[in-house]
Amino acid sequence: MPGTKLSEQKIGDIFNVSRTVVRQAFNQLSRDRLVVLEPARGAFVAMPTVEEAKHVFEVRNILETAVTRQLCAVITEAQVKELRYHLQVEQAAVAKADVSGRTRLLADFHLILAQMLGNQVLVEILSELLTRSSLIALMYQSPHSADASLREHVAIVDAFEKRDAKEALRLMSEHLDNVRHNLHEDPHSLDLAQILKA
Amino acid sequence: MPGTKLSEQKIGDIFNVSRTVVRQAFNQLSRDRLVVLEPARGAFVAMPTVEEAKHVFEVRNILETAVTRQLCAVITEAQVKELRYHLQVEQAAVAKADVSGRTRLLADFHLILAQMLGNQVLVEILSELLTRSSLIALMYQSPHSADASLREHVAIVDAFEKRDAKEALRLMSEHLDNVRHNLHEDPHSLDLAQILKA
DNA sequence: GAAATAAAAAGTGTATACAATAAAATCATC
DNA sequence: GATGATTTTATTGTATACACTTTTTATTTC
Repeated sequence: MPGTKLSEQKIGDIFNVSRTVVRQAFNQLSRDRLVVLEPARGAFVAMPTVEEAKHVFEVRNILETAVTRQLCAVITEAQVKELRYHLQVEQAAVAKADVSGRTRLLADFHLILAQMLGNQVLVEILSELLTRSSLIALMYQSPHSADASLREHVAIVDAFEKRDAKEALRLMSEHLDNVRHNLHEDPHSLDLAQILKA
Repeated sequence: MPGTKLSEQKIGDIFNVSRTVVRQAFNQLSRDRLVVLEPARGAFVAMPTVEEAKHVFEVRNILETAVTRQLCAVITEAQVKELRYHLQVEQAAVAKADVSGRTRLLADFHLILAQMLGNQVLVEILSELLTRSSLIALMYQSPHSADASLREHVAIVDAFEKRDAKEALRLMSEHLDNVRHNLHEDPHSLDLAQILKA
């Protein structure tokens, strides 16, 4: 659960590694903002605030509208097919109520769009933001908005297929707004393993 | 110099710390893409390719045009003054031919703009891109473009003062294009200490 | 019984030790 | 003299040890 203290020794015992390795992992996770390190006090599961969540989604909006605009101009038939296929996989996960798989696939949709532009720096940054979004989503979001997200993804791909940049932009921006606005005030309880697995 | 092997022991001896601490530093620097870690081989100063440089500047263009657009709508008189003051400091560093100070201040200009929007996530991401840009600049860029950069910064602030979003956007995009296009094919020799100090 | 203080326990931060791997040097072979 | 195999050296990866800090528990005092 967010705020939980992560003891180096305990985590190390679980995975049968020394504190050295656990500390390295904490270091990396803290850079991804999933873990917060407090000097001489230890590592804690991050607790993104509503403010921070808002900022993450604002930056995503900036990056992803740009992705949408650029991709709409160059997307190929094959790429549209690839997106259609991904939507099917998403659909299956949503239907099966597979929570962590669903979360991952919904995020992957956005990552795939970025990957299609071939800018690795962009992909890495967006990837980090999506991971943070997943933590935020599991912490704050109503579990019932997955259907809506999927429908919105479908609509976005429709716009891509029609090469309708204006419409795609509108839909993407709306989609991100919807996700952001569905955040609850009260954080849900969850464990970090769920997110890392996803 | 880029590509240089960084020995844990040697670096540790210089700063009188153990390999443990040096390894932590390498870990963090590798996340910032300033150092590349090769498993069982060691740490090397990063050598950003021209391709990577292009991608970094593309993402900066996306983020910074958004910053420019948003800031133009909300910038206050006091903030314009703050920018004017910063330009003076830039001017002084350029005049003094203070290379590392100049590089830092030219980057700070872009960071200050982002900070004025109050989105910490955006600031952190841009900050990382600016650090990478500094490494890229020192590696590839002609040292003579600093004057031009400064003049372009001044023009951008002028546009901000007039609340001319369209002009500010055009100038910012042009500015980033100029910086990117002034990259040389042949990387200059340099040492990492210079960048970290800056 | 509550608050403050002191002692004990637990946990983090860094250095060091040892094992495993890669690089360098030596030697043999053609 | 160059090439390939083998030994030696150096370096990384991980575990452990110890110092220091924080937290907890126990004790004292009001």
